[in-house]
Amino acid sequence: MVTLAEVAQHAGVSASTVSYVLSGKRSISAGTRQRVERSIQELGYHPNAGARALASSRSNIIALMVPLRTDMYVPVMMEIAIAVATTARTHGYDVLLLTGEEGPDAVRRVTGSGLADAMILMDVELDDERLPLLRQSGQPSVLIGLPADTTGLTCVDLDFTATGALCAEHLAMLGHRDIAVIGEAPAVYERHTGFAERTLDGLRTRSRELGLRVLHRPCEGGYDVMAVTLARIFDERPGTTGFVVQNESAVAPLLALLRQQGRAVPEDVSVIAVCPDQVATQASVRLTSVAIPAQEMGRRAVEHLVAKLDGRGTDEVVLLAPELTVRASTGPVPSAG
Amino acid sequence: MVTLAEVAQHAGVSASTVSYVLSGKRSISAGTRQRVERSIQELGYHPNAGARALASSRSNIIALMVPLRTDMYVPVMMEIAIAVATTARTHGYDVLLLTGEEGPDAVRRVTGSGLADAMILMDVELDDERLPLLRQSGQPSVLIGLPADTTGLTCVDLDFTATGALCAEHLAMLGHRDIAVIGEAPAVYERHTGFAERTLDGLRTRSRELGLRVLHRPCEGGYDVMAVTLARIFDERPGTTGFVVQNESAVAPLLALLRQQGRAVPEDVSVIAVCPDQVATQASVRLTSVAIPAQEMGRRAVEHLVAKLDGRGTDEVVLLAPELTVRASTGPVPSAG
DNA sequence: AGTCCGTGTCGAAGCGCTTCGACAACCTAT
DNA sequence: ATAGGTTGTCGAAGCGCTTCGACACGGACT
Repeated sequence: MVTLAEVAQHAGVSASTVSYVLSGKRSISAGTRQRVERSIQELGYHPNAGARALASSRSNIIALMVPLRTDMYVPVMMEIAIAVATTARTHGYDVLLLTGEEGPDAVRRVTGSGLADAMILMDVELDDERLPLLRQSGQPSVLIGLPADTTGLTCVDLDFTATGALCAEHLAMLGHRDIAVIGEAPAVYERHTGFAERTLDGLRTRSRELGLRVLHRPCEGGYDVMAVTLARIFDERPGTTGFVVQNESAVAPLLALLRQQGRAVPEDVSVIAVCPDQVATQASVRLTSVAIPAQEMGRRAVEHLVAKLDGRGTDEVVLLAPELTVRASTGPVPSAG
Repeated sequence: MVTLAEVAQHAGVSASTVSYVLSGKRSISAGTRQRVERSIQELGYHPNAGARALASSRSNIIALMVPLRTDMYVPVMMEIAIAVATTARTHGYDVLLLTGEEGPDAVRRVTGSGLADAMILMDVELDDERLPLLRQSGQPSVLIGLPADTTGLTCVDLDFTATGALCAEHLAMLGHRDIAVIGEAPAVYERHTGFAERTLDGLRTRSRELGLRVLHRPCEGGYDVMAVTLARIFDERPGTTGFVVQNESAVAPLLALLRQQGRAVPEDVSVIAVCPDQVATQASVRLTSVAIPAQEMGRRAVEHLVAKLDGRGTDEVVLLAPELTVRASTGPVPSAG
């Protein structure tokens, strides 16, 4: 393993000079810089991460805490994680993958050990037990998601309240009056995951203003469960003509079942999905949807975090404006008779 | 930040004693151990990761290189990644998330900097450009996937050749003669990803022995593409009665299209999927499938790696035996006429 | 009583880097 | 010519930990 000292000797300079060439924290003459860089090349030098972390108290690592549960939202999570990793690299950071399993302890461990310089938390619940620790630790952090109390925190998320409202508006505009929301699995609501509840809030509030009747049904993914759910919905509200789906694994079953029941989309029934664009365009009907900008969220989270680490950033809640893309799954409500 | 020295002072022992209490590398009297542990508790001490890495030349970090592309296989990748992370934690390791973006350079960087003690590589191509580097670096590593040349490497993977064979056997046994394989996206084959080609090999070889005719069609996910692909298949081989699908995002479209065309599953046409169990059980027909044991793969990979790091492990290729679960999507070939 | 050994503890060195203060060399303005 | 300011480089200290050799002590053996 090549060390700084060896590079220095090879280049005929002192160790500190090599260090300054690497960090750029002091000016170095062009000649010296080139000699040092040549030596680094020739010897194949890579700075030792541990030594660097010890001396500088900076690990250049960002911890990313992903949910343990794979019961939901998998492609979105993956996309966010990858966006976080690639964006972090462009800023010189690596990403440490923590699962929710350790829970709040992970926050303590990472904070205490200096393993990471900062944290990104995903799958934040409204009253998340990791937050008090995070606040008191003073560790720079960004949440992807929005808890109930955001004081002292930086959050990046899609504006799900506005998303819900947008869906309501689109359906109302098309003349729908009775709509059903196919939500995430019940467990997601039970643990008060912010995005699910906020979508519903936004949708309900706006629906009230617009005179829509809303029926909300949490729903596990899968065909069989969907069949039961759908039957109950039409049982309870036979006049339902609009659907909002916020559950990737419910999209295909819903469309298949509607078709099977002879309800044409969008002629008889309209469907809006809240999902990544890829899901919306690959379904059997090209879905009108509000996109979940997973990559953007990951990217923004890292950029805020890096800004904080550089002493620039501020605490802030960034809500990305939802965009509804009209495709082939929504249309005017069928005229009665 | 609490340091070892402070703990030592608080407990009235020397720093090295505290270190030995922590590592267990020398025997410590019960009394001293307890006093030290109490001090650690009271002061909330966490060893500094950088200092530890520097002094011991061990970072207790495993690097996991995931594919950058999200064009394929997402839930499986995520499941593996999470299994890797949780298993690693039980052995005292953390996981560093690297994307394929940096390519071979990432291997150099991690190896050279001592950032990680070992690597796990996913999405390995038959002739992967990272492998020569990995071999010469001497870095302990495990591949999830199987390259063409495995000398000097440890690999964990599902036995996809046997998987292909198993599918052929099941369909042959049911009397099918003309079968079609719906594969991964063309790009997956173009970059010679091992698992896709090996499944096909196994399936073709066994089919030849059993007298099956095989038509292979790579296929992007999505409904529209699937429609075209399916039409071509029945055009070319109207007598096709068996399908093998190895592409999660093709499952739902395939089933929907078959139903739409009035081909009943399993009465008219049989379908086997190679996918995680969850996908198989959530489809509109409960699918006969060969499971991809994502969690098991992640777990095994970590365990082999830890064994190597402890000086136990050996280079070895671990192929997990495929298991075909018969569900409701395969049946005897319809009698002609 | 003296020797030997195992056990538990300590002190010190050093892992490879960053960073601070010092300083030599040079340039510019008086 | 001299004071003052830059610019580029160096030496040394120290980050918090692990680990090695040393050593004190008490028990078991001659």
